[in-house]
Amino acid sequence: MPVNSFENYPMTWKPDKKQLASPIYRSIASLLEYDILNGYLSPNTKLPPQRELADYLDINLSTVTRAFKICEVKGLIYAVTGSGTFVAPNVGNAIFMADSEENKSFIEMGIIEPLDCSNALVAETIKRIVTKNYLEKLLDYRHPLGMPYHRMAAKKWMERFNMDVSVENIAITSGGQNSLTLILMSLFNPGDKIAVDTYTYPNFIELANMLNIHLVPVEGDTFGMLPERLDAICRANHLQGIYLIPSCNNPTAIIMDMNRRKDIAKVINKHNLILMEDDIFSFLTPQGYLPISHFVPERFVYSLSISKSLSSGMRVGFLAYANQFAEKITHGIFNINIKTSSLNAEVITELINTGSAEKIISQKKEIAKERNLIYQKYFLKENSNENPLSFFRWLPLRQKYQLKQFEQNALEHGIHVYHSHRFLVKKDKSDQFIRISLTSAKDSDELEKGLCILKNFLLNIE
Amino acid sequence: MPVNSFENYPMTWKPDKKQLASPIYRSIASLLEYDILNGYLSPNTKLPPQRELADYLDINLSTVTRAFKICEVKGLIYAVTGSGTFVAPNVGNAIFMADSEENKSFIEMGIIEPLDCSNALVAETIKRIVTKNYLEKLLDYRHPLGMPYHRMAAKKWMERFNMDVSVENIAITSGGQNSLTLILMSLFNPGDKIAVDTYTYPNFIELANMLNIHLVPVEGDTFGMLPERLDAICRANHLQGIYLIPSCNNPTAIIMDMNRRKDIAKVINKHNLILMEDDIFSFLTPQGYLPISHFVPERFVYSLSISKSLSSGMRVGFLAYANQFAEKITHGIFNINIKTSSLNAEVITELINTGSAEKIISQKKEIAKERNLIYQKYFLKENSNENPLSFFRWLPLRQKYQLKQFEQNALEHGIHVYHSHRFLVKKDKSDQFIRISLTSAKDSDELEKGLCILKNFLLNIE
DNA sequence: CGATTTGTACGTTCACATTTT
DNA sequence: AAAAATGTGAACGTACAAATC
Repeated sequence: MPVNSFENYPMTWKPDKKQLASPIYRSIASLLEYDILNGYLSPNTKLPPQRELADYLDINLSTVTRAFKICEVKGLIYAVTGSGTFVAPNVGNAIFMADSEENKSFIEMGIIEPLDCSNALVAETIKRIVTKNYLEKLLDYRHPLGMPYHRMAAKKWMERFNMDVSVENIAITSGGQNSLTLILMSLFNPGDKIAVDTYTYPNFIELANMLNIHLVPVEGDTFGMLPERLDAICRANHLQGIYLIPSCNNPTAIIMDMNRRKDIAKVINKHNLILMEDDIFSFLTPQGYLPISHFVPERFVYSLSISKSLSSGMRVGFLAYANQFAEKITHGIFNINIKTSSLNAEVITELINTGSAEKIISQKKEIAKERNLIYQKYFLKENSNENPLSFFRWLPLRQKYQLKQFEQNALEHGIHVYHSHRFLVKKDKSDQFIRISLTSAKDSDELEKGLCILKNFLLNIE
Repeated sequence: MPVNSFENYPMTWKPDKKQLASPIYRSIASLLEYDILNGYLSPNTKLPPQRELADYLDINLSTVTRAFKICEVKGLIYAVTGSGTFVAPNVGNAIFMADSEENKSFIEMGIIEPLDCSNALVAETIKRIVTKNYLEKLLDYRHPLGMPYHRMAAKKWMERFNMDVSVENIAITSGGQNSLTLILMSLFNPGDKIAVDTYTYPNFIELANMLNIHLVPVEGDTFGMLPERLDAICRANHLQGIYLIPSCNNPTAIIMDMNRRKDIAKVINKHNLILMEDDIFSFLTPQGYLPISHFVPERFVYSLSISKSLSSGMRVGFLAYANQFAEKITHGIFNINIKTSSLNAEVITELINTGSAEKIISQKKEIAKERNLIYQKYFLKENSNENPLSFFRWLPLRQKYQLKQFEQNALEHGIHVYHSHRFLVKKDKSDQFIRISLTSAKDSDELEKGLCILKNFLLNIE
């Protein structure tokens, strides 16, 4: 029996009943979308409970649920059982480089640049390659997974980081981000669920959103993700996969130690998850760590990006995977890219085979060390498991702020930093931090200046 | 009231009732998946009607529908209203190059290779570039959409094909296939529907499948897709987009004439569709054609691949789009690729700016002309709207065959060709054809030999 | 800590569109 | 051309789980 006395109920959003046409749930969804996109509903507004709306519109509860689901998938709203449904805070937290910021008016400590000091060496290598007589062989579109010679180099480079895998299980991709796209598209379906650290790489979050793959945050301690929590969530949720950056989690900078790696691997095996191990920062990790993939040989996908370590501009990445995924990934490569240019793969191969690669990473580690020392002049490192050579640091805030407001405020003081909300799957009232990039300032002096501004800025507002 | 007398009903698939646990629909889906993947159900087997299965299992009809939906999304089965549900024929019709086929034992007339005669010119260009003093500038990861200079070259190249668009509405991608991925991921959501020609590019079909985007085939005549049919389907279906290759539809080789382009554009505007215009073969089209995008300036995405026209190995593509899509596409590029290597874009830019590009396409057109003449010695061209310089031809079969069987049979005779079923969204009893690639045989002699084998082969089996 | 609020998941009913007979 | 077979999509009712008070 409908109760038609809701005219006085304080509903934050009242769709126009007259505008409801069949299918009702779609009507509701588009009215809601319209009102959000046109600013009639501001971010974080709490929408009426689904039951109230259903009563008010004189329709069934699940019809409202469905309508809300559409908007949630589009990222317009988010819902929390028990508390309600809310208009999403301004969408798009992915971190990306503006198209033209040649002359920045601020010190960059947001984006993590790769210390492109190596470009001179890369340029030399390119010059050397074009003199080779097989140059034309690099220009056709055979070998979608990469030329055997390039895959051998990839194998060699992986071994350097204790990842042992056969050439048949390696593919060349167009960079780390491209590897992630490839993995998500090839091995997962819309609606699948993947476990991630509470704070994780925002571009992975956004990529998953685009593909309608749901991320489930799992709490961690100072060693990284907690195996018991992962296990509990798996028992309740039917997850398909897990994404980890164990060599230096972005943004927390935690290195996962061997014990934790083994414990996580056990849970992965127990629940048949697909492990996506992003080892982009392995070149900053001390010797002696084995990848988690090592312990789940039947169900791993291992991405070794070279954008941070060797060359960001070449857009080449290495991907290794368990046998069972070979066919799907081959297919995926073909559908997404056809292939990665062999010319680019050749450049990286040459770097690896001539030893230039080693030179580049030791240079970068040197600079990273220096910049971390500078950081410690201003702020304490709170967790001893953080990677000492990390390209970024993770600083707890003592108060709560709004993401945009905080970042904007910092920018007005001349520094660009990222607030921890960007790294959350669901924006909630978790502890707040900022991620401070150490590698994007032009030099040590600029970094020092930036950190100084930051320190004062925090003192003033706290 | 359940009728429990189905023990004798000839059901092709009987799931074990005892194995059904809650959620029922998931149980059914996984049992079905298991039986298909393990070969207990062979391709094209007709499954019991959903109603029968529901009765047999003593559950509701829609529970079965939902279970089947899961398997359909995964590509394991397909359903046709009125006729039933069937186990999908062996999945994966996308056309792709085996990883190592250096020494083929057959004549290649399946894959469409790009006539890589241009590679010498490209190699020269690369050698020239590495001597430039701005080489290092090409190695960083600024300019996700492409450096301004490269986007200018893209604009110039688009103008060459009568596509007029501002530099702000152009991005550099990692090739045509990558552009398609980008468009589908950035502008569409899982579950969206896109109109395509009855016979269309198989890699687009498979890409859409991966992203769970539904393709709706629209009939055409000798001029290409029929505007009335498109209009009718839009009125019944709520489509979000349309994908067309008007300069030389793959596989039918039809050029859409100006009248048809305008009529299709009207329908696109009427129903607010997003037009995806794939102009990969524009370099083979006579002067005087305007892209369909020209007539839908608010809702087009225009992909100009250079893989077939200039260089397949560089993996560079150009993408233009209406204002409203700029933000989403920028985001998409960042999520999928971060960017395309500027080195590669520079090579293509140099080709365009020095006039080498013109030289390459006139060379290719010359060869295409010659090979089409050879083709006409063996087979008639049936439709006068087919592109006379097409890299492939479309030959009607007089009888019906099974895709795999036909192709395998041809292969045993020493020729590789593709059967029309690969180009269908839903495999049905449409008219059958084969697509014959003219550009992949090593030279004219080999092509002639291949066509000769084909002619005899068809005579023998028909 | 237990009751209440609120969102989620699943199975059901029914009207309808398309294909086949 | 009408009837039967068959899949699809919308809306509904109920049980449950998580968050809050």
